[in-house]
Amino acid sequence: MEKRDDLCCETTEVHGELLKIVNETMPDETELYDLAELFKVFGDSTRIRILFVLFEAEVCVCDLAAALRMTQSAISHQLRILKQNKLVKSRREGKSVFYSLADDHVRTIIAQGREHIEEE
Amino acid sequence: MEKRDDLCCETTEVHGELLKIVNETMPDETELYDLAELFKVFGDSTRIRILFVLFEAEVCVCDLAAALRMTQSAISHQLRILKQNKLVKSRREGKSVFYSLADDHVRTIIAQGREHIEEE
DNA sequence: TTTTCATATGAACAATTATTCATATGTTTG
DNA sequence: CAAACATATGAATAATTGTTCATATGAAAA
Repeated sequence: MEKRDDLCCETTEVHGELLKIVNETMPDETELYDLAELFKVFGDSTRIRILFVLFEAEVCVCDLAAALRMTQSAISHQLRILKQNKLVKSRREGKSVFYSLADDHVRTIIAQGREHIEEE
Repeated sequence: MEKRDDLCCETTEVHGELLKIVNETMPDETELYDLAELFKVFGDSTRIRILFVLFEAEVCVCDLAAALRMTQSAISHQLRILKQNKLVKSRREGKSVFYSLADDHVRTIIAQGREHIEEE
């Protein structure tokens, strides 16, 4: 059984190629960071609930707050995060600001997430 | 312009139906929580990097640690989280434990995430 | 212009979390 | 059995984050 010096434990086949795989297929630092940031946005049940509302309708901030029974401030803070990450877009109409889904990746990602947790 | 008493601000059409929408299409508390928990798992670049390695090969803990240049402990802690959330499964072979992807939702979710951030 | 309504935002606090360190568990080898 | 190796885990720490409270901005109405 031959010795490897680049990796620590002794396995059966992958090893030498592992670093190559990692270097060739791993996205760069920036993309990894952005990916994690994106998923963090989905990782809060308040934001998820906001998204479920926006799946059905374009709504203004205070309607969201009322529907989800949370303060306007809390909703507004979360909408800012959703918007910064382009999950949501906004449109001003008089005093109100209406929010809606920015694109359909959001639906797909959440749908896949639901499939995953229901597959148990 | 008629007055509403269930919601705070005055808009154009959705309002009265909003609460109905919310009640009918919103997943229950438990599912919302589980969904958020699932996405939290994707919301860390160390775990994302682990997943990218597992996209390509089944690997043991210390190979992962070496490839990602992190301590065995840090990797092990993260693998536990990935496993608890069924993103990853493990198999013992002698002293080593090999980890691999649990199912394909993981690929889909990450692929959609990449599409989203690259669409900018 | 002053008031009122809708939204945004900074600061503070509590809660969560990723990593490190030390150590425990489990497996093989001598 | 003891020693060595691979992995897991509890405690501690530093960093991040969601909500609240107070207040600011922006738009319409009086």
